[in-house]
Amino acid sequence: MSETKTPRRAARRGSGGVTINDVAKLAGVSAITVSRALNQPATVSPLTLEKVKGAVSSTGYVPNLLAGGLASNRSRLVAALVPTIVGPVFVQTIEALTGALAEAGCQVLLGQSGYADSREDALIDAVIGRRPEGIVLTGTSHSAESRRKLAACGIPIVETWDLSQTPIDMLVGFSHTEVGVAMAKHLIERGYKRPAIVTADDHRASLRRQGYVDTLQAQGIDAPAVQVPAPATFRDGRDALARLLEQTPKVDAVFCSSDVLAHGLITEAMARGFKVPRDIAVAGFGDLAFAADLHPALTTVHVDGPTMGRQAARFITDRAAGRDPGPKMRDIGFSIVKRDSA
Amino acid sequence: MSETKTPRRAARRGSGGVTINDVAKLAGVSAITVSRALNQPATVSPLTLEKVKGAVSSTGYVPNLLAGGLASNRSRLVAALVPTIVGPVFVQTIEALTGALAEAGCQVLLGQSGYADSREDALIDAVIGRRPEGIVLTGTSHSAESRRKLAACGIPIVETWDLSQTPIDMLVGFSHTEVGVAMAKHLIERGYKRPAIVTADDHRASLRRQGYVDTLQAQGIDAPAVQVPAPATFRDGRDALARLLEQTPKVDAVFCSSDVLAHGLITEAMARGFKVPRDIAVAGFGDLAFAADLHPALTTVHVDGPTMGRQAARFITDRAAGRDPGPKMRDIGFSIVKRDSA
DNA sequence: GTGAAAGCGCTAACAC
DNA sequence: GTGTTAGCGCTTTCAC
Repeated sequence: MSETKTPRRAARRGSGGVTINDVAKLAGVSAITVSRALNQPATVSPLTLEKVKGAVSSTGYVPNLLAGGLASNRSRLVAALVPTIVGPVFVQTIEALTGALAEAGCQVLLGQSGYADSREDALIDAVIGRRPEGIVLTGTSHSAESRRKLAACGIPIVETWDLSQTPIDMLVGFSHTEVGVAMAKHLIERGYKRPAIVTADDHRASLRRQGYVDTLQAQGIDAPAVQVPAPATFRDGRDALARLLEQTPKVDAVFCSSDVLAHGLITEAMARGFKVPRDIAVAGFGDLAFAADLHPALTTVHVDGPTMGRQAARFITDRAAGRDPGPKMRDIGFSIVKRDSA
Repeated sequence: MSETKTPRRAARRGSGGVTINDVAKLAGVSAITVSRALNQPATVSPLTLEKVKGAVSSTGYVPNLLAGGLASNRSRLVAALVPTIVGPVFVQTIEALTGALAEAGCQVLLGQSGYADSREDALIDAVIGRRPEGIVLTGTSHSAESRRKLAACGIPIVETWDLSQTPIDMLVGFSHTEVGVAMAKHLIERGYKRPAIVTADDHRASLRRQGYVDTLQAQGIDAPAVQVPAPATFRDGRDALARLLEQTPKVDAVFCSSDVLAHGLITEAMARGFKVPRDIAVAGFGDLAFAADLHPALTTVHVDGPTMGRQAARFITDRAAGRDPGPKMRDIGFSIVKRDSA
């Protein structure tokens, strides 16, 4: 009523929250000084620093990282794409990655790609849109479209959990084929005559199966193989043994593509009155927390997930800092953990 | 050399990537038209739409969500804070949340707070800085500082997995105390005389223990209780039974604060030659995927994680759209799944 | 050590 | 249906 021609756009936009200008005004300094006090405290005088800190805490100011990221071209975000967070396999890698990046002031944006390529494609756009400072991928098998986009976007990429002749950018992993080979040799050494294999139908599990089957083939053994849909569950393990025994009753050892699967298999074996490993030996993959404590303790393949996470973080922080990261590819290997079940 | 006083700041900033202006130029339209073609395709003419699409795909343009979020005050990001991604307990909630929000065009930023309040505090600032459109918390127990910040930041907050007399904002969960009460009643009904309890030392597990112990107390039963550090592992379950039997050899039933714990307990019991449930009954909590397939099948408490995730998403999208979300609190209850182990 | 000006890439508001 | 203008909140650049 009493207002006279207030500019119509006075209250047009803005989040309504506290901004760096509010803090600056209260502290009696300029916005840029507040920015410096927060990001490079060493470059402002102690007195100024104190005034700014006071203003920050009394206003409850929390810097807008969207604005900061836009202006500085540093989003402080690293994206990690995993097939699924349900499985306990990748979580150690993610945890280590998250921890290492937190020290560098970065947060991890976790994306679930599912085991289907199509979903990964959609995710990748959403992820690139956030302008992360790095993208960590699980596996080296991606659609051509994904590879093209990732290579073109200029963001440091780290593939993990596998090796590749043609990495997109950087890589830390190990050879799944060699895992299969090593387990086949182990079981032969132990004297098993009719080893089989149960795998989830994902790419890396298939590589392990191939190494396993080929190695046995070379010894004249034709290993029966059963597949279950990824992600493989405990139930799948129980069912898989049932199917396996139907088609090949005399199996004396089974290499499973995950510890969970192996656990299901053991449970089914025991439910049928078998003794493990006397009647049937079982080996897993992953060396999850429970593997050592199963009864019998599970023979499995140990993979150092945290090291992959830390190396991925290193690759990215080195690149961001302009440091020479050294070799862009790292094979961290694996080890067979010989316990009671095989 | 031949340059004459080129403005020194010519190549000053910028990501060097494709921007909306590059696309606009190529398509022969203005930037805002490109923006509309991408965000509200219905508002531009079919011809324009096609030109823009062509320019987008030929340049490989991916919109910068940092810039878009800053300008529109819509980050298209929702933060979810869980104690840990290691445990399989919350993942279904997160998956459902992620799925429901993806439909609304939002991504989920997952934060691991750990079971310690201090870590949650630090995370909260980092999260608020991204200006998410909602924050989903696990549990209702937060430090005073966290509560203050969350309440003050103006972002819709959803607490999950518990009830509260004093929610910060919105809430979807169930009563852990009632879970303890219900399980105590169930075991009494089944005729168990010396029920015990093994819990992780986190807040919600303690509530369940309290309901359980109090209910038994009222029946004149003094239930032995063993605690293990959170997050409880399979190994903890095995050890817990050992400790329990040391202090109270005659226990005939154990309620565990998680299925994983229960599984460890059963394994230890079997390793000691006990029959479950004949010699000792075991009940879990969570109804994880493997619970039904254990041998014996695990009696446990079923909680609808996905529904909590979907409800949390609804709360947030309703609020964002300015819709009336109805009641701000929702108790989704739980159910005891009676199987073989108890 | 501090500040003024400019602009990151996008979209809200308004005009045509 | 499309364009112009003016910011969103921050940091870079340059000047003092």
